[in-house]
Amino acid sequence: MSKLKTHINFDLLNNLSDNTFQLKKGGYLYRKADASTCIMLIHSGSLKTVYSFEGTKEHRVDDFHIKNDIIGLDAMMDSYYSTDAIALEDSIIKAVSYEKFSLCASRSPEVVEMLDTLKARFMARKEETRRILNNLRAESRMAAFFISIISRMASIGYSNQEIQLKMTNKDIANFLGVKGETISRAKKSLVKTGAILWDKKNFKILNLEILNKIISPKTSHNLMFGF
Amino acid sequence: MSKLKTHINFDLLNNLSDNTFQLKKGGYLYRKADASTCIMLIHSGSLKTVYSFEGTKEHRVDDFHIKNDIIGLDAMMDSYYSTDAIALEDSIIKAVSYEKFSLCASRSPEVVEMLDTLKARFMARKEETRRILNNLRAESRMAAFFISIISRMASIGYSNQEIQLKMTNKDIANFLGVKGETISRAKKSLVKTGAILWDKKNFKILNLEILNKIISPKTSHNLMFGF
DNA sequence: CGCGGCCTTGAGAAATGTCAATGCGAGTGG
DNA sequence: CCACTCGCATTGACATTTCTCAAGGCCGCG
Repeated sequence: MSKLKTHINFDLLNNLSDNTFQLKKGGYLYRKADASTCIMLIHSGSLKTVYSFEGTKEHRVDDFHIKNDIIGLDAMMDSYYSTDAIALEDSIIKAVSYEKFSLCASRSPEVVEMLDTLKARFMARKEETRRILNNLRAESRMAAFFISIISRMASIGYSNQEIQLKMTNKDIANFLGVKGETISRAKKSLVKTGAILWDKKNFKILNLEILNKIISPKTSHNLMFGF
Repeated sequence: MSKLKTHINFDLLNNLSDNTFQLKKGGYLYRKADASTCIMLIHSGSLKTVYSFEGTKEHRVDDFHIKNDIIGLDAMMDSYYSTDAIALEDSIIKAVSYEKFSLCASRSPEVVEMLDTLKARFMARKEETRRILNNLRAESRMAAFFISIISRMASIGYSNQEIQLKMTNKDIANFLGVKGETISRAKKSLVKTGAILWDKKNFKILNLEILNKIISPKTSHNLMFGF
């Protein structure tokens, strides 16, 4: 229950890694109800996790995952995945089996500590997405979503550059709990205010102030984490 | 990373407990940014956790907590609470300091395992609330919320009985991300279908089928956990 | 080159928010 | 114990937002 370490030793994780997956765009890293046997690190590329309901084609985008994200921790609770994980582009995934992990854990406190840090980060991320969803208006959700994604991109070296959104418009809509047409319109509106640049897949934040105002008009509260 | 134990040894927790708080309705168990020094178990009563934004009176109900819930684990990430915890009725809370916890942990694997189970349950709960929020329509959110709360009440012995909702209408509205008036109207509509009984604070589910249909009209998917 | 899926745009329907008036009830002080 | 008060709950009318359905354009892929 120690203070959150924001830094994770990726070199250590990579050294532990005993397996590498190469995924094509649209490929599945794992499927719902698969048994979870390892922790996975996104070495390059990006994925979405999706949970689906029985008996229909209805599904929900649970989250998007980018380089340096750990993926598959949703199995922490019961050792089976609760989502499908699908590559948004060609991606490379490194895996550390739980076996290896516990083997090393017994002689390296650093490994134990890292696992705790990973769990904590996983939870913090869940918390963040929950707060994004809690915004009432579609534009607010979108603004919160963009701040979140840009801030995560920044943490892997894309410091407020123009980035490429690999997911479809529809994926974003689904994630935010609105319809595709609403995203289209909110996008148009946000671009017009000058808050963002968003043409096709290309995206950039131009004016953070405006975005924050849209999220919470009456305050100056700032959702940016380590931008 | 073992299979989720659904059972928690409450006797053990109670024995470890080295402190008891008596809270009056409306009283604070802890406040945002307080340092977290213990794990707390709700012995009786119920609470809400609320997070607030800087500089305004805006706030969001993060979750409701009932008897046998562990509270305060949101400090897991950085050892400070991220919410205010406020009693919805007179409540009794048992606390186990982290000190005591780690003292016992070193000679009892059961204690370590329990802590993991608690964390896992905490996350599962976060996940559940996220999915409740992900329903688009207000009635669907409300239905999902009720199924969730009744199922949690069932797990502490109130098997589909009429229960008392201790939180205000407004709290529910805030939690679900809609306005109070919308709750009033959705309530009226749900009562009229015969799905629920809800008069003043008194609540009961009359027809689970209808509720599930409202959540997901086209499927028979069932959100009930251990009802 | 043509197909299919995604994106955009428009118009009208449905859901939710806003504002205002009123009712109700728990808690307070006399 | 009663009257008062304040905050919560309900209801109606209207504004705003989002959904739905439909049409057309764009783009990547076979």
